[in-house]
Amino acid sequence: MPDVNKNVLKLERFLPYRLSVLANQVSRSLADQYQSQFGISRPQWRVLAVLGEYDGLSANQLAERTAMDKVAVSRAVSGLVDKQLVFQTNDSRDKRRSRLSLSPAGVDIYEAIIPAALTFQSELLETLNEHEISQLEQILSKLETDQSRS
Amino acid sequence: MPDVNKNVLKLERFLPYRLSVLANQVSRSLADQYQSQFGISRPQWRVLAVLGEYDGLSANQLAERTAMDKVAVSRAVSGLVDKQLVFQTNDSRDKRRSRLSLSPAGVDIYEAIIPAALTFQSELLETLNEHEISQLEQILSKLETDQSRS
DNA sequence: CCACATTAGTTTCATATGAAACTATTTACA
DNA sequence: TGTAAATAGTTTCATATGAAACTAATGTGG
Repeated sequence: MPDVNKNVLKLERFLPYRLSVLANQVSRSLADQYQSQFGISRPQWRVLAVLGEYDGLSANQLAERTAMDKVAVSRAVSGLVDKQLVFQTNDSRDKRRSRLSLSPAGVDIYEAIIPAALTFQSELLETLNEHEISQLEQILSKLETDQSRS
Repeated sequence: MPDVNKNVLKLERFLPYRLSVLANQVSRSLADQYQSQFGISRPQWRVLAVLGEYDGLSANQLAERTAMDKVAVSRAVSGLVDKQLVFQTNDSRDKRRSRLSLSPAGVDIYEAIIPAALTFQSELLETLNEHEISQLEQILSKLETDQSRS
């Protein structure tokens, strides 16, 4: 019988705990890298990563695509605007909204950041074989949709 | 070729991001449950879960077993002592150290909390079959040892 | 049209977190 | 021994985070 079905709980076998510890370690180690190499925070990194793919999004659209709340997006964007990595233009149809784009310097950082992130991911997955990687992706997909139900 | 090997990065396919989002959703949903049902925080929950298994640990030993730093442990313990769920006795050999134990009320909460946690875990894993669950455990183990190397 | 609800985004405030400094005690070793 | 280094745990301080209140603009039903 797998551990998860026993009626005792050893913390180190409890999946929500393991997931949380692992995700925090990974996130922190990656965040240290953004910070030291590019001087940006994790929320800022997420915003850059999405703006590089989808230029001209609004803050709200960013919030959806980064899984952050609007406060976090607002702060991340204002930091990036201060650093001149992102600029905002008015949305002609809706004056509450602004459209966000990478500046040339923002594009430069984006183009440096993506390979670094992909390398990080490869190193993280180094100990897994192809089959395990696709299993992991499939399992995460199942758990994700599961979560979004609640 | 799996997504993780492409040289573009869509945030929603980036494993550190997916891991972080999933772990945060799971953690938050579980923490809401501790909070509303038992009035305790996540760090406090971890301390209770470990003390229920290993009575009489010191704060330092708790820190190791809960993957929390000593500040977090110190605060969690002092909250639990305030609530009279945990009491401390002096370590006869080392006056800096104290030995922590569950009070009778602490044992009651522990005994209510563990089944709730196991039920939560089962619900989380509901969409996975036995094979996927053991794959997940194996993959997590590999990633964990990998992380502890760095 | 015009009140009223809704939405976009920011600011405020209260809490959570972690690094570094600190106190007390113990250990190592000259 | 006695003094410096190490360890257990707490406190302080600076930053991160999120909920709720807020401002401004837009949409909607009468």
